[in-house]
Amino acid sequence: MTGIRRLAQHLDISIGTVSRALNGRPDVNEETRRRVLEAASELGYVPNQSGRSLRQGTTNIIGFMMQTGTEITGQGDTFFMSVFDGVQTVFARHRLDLVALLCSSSEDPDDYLRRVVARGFADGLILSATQRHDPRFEFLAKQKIPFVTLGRSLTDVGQPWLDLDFEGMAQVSIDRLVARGHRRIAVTRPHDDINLGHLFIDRSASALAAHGLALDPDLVFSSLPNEAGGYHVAQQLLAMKERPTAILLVNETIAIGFYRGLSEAGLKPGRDIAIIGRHSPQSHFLSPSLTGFTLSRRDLGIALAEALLATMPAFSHFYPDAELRKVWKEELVEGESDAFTLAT
Amino acid sequence: MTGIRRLAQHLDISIGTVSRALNGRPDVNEETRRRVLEAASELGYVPNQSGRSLRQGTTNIIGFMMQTGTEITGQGDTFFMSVFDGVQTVFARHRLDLVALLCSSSEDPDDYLRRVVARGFADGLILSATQRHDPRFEFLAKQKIPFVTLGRSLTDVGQPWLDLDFEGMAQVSIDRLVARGHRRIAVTRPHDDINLGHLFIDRSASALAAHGLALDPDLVFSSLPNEAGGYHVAQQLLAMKERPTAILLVNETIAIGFYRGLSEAGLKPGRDIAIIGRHSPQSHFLSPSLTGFTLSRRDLGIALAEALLATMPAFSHFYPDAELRKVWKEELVEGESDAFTLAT
DNA sequence: CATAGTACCGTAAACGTTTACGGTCGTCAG
DNA sequence: CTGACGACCGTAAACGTTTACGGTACTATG
Repeated sequence: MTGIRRLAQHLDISIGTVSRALNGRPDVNEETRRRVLEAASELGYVPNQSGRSLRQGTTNIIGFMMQTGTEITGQGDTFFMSVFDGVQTVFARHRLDLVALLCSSSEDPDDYLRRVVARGFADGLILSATQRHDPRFEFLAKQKIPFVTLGRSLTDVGQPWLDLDFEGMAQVSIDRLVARGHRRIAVTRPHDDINLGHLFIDRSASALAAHGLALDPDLVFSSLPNEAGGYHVAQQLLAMKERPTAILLVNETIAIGFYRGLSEAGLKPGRDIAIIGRHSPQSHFLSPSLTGFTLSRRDLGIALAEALLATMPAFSHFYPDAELRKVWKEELVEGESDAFTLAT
Repeated sequence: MTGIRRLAQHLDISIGTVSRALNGRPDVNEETRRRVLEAASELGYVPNQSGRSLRQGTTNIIGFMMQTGTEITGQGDTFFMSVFDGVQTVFARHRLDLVALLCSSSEDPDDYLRRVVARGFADGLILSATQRHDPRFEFLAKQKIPFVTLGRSLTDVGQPWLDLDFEGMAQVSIDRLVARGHRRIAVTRPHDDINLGHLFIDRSASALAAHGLALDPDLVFSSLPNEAGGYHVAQQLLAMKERPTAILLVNETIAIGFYRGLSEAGLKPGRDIAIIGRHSPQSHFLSPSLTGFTLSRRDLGIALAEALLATMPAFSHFYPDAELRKVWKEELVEGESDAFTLAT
């Protein structure tokens, strides 16, 4: 005698009542419910998930799909860890189990997702590292499995998304640098597959255009989103005949490598070049201090989770006015790295 | 009509035969099997996992438990990503699904694990961030769920473990530095809860003792395992009246912060102080180049997976001679950072 | 008192598999 | 011809839940 049956026998009531008591149904005497709950915790009874899933057609699992190897995601891994943390706190409230589905870099994300979904693994999915054109969206829409993406895409099947406000950053940064007299402003961009990169470049160009300036293609640096990428950008920049006087480092972690590249050449951020970047936990230890944008990754995760739940029928009533699509503003923290100004 | 029943009806054979065919049982005609396989892929049939799990009492899921927030783990997150990658390739061979169970930093890992196990989530577990005394071990042993740990612990329930060879690193490094004339050698150490840290310090001390030297307690620096930690160590070290002439940076990522801390004070690795560290993908961009230990994280993951499978009855025959307990040697790559020598 | 209504509970079917068991058919040796 | 045996397949039970349905006992209302 196992499981719920054992518990029922122990209490000398039917398994139906036990189940109802545990699941918070209204049609069970409160005194009975109390006894059931007590006995359950005493005997250490926990409902078998396979049984529930089979009966209910639901797994109580939410998958957060990420990719190992971060060369393409545009953020360091710690970024996702923090976001994940936020997501988890929300799902824990609903007794949903969150797991990370890490797609190996050697595997096609599309195939991987197909496998996961076919097995009926999760009730809902969070997708990150979304591509500019992402075939996964249509697949998921066809399978009618709820999902939300971290990152906009040109593919749109009506799903919720949250994204970073690279456009706003471009606008604010360009305006700020131009006001300080800069004319030759460089930008870095994430991988070409990331839609956000295009939005960033486009906005940078139009912001410059508003000041009567053009974005010099030679000043657009593709960069791996890590320290090595930043170091490489610095080397490219230093090798130029006509160097830019300012640069936007849009990827989080590259500032560290960029700083190092500069300092090896004897250049100093804020004195010889103006830098605006994005803050990460590491960037606070940069010197001179970085002028950069910052956001609460954890809050982003919370919003992501709420957007997903809002689209799942079983939970939507908890989040009647969740924001389903939102660009996530970042706040500019002033430091010394963009102190370098030019006479106008 | 759904699932296997639909497939059976379509082929006009019984569901039992279909199941046997799909699961590779011997007692089914090869021609029949071929037809079943073909129809399955044609109709896109995939066995329902809940059904299988319920019947077989097994989930086909392996959980890799990590913790978000890396302040305690001693490695940057990218470390685990790479290890995970290796683990995944092994499990994929056996059609086991690997998921990452990320325990939020705000939650007690012990409770978290208990929840996961109680729900019958996984057939096996990989534990990382093992504590010096780790209550999870006994719990898992009692529940008879197979697991393997990344990191030794004083708690021992006979489970397999793999671990880094901090002791070997201490020995090699100390010998090397002493041979170059160093007498005041500093070491960093990971969090006190990590057993590996104690092994490292102990071996460092005994290696020094073998040369008639003592480990000065003032030269043992506790450090967060990240850039900030390294930066902080540098600051502490620079503030000392009597500075060490050499230092072992045992955590992977702290070298970057340490370098920066030095350079701000105008000191240069390999010229003003000898440094031996550990390599990470980022460390290759340090200048002067780091003398440090290196290992294949992916291979480590592979070994970890094989050790786990070797203890699972259903798979053990695939890995008859897997190494169940092993310290994972790292190789010393010579760079410029320990070029600084003293007259003896 | 009769009736309706309510609160609570038991029964049993259903979810989609796997697998032990037994049955059929053909083959082959005696 | 008979019996044993092997190859293959169908049947049905079992895994642990949830939940629709119906039943009982009690209360309230006329």
